Amino acid sequence: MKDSEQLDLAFAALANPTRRAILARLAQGETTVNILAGPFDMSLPAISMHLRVLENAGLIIRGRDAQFRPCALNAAPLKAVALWTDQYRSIWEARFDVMDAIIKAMKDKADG
Amino acid sequence: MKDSEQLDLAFAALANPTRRAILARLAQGETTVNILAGPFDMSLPAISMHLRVLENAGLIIRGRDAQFRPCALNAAPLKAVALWTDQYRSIWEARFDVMDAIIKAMKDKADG
DNA sequence: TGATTAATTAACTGATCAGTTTAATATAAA
DNA sequence: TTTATATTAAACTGATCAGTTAATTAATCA
Repeated sequence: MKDSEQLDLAFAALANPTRRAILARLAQGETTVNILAGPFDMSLPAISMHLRVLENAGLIIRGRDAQFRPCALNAAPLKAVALWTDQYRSIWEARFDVMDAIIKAMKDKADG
Repeated sequence: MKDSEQLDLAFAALANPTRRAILARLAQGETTVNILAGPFDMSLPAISMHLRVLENAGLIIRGRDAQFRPCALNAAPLKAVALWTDQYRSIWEARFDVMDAIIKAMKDKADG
């Protein structure tokens, strides 16, 4: 798969608060589907499908332990996201008064 | 809007290669819709809608200059994305042989 | 074996996405 | 005042999303 498609999948997977919460839980350690589902007011199949999205994005890895399917975080795609985002770091670190001036100038043109 | 919803919008906006390419172009400087549309094999309304998604996510700011609607990058949401992602930095920076061992162990259990 | 537990699959629904074409709006230029 | 340019809006389509309930699979336990 192309890098770009990997980013598509990672960003899409991260665009959901339930899935981000699942990753936050997995950052503390590997666990099972039922335990992951616990905090959410949502059916188990719904969680199962979120896990599939995360797995397809490479953000989790699933194993098997008897009737359990332990999930573990795989942070590699997050590194790719961070590298992509870092392209823009110098821009968001630019002095804010400068940014504000640009934004204000555009708005003035638009409104006036 | 809640921080979490801002992240939802930012991640969703970034989950599309056309929109990421638009941001890359805007990193070089503000420009108009037609010029942004140039490289893409896609109708102008399609680009216009992508720009709306980016605007709703706060990733671009739009002004007005006669019949032109200049677009400028606003990197603030990217900073939020970077901060969110950084929570996981220590995990993806963990030694890879350790990660590999964990992954291998899970797969062995699954297969064997 | 039969019952229980863990998790997924299947089938369905309503909402949103990404694109199209056609029509409309706003400004500039002839 | 007509015409051209830049852009958006509207209406539509097919695909994907996020959830549901009911059924199924896989393993454990009594």
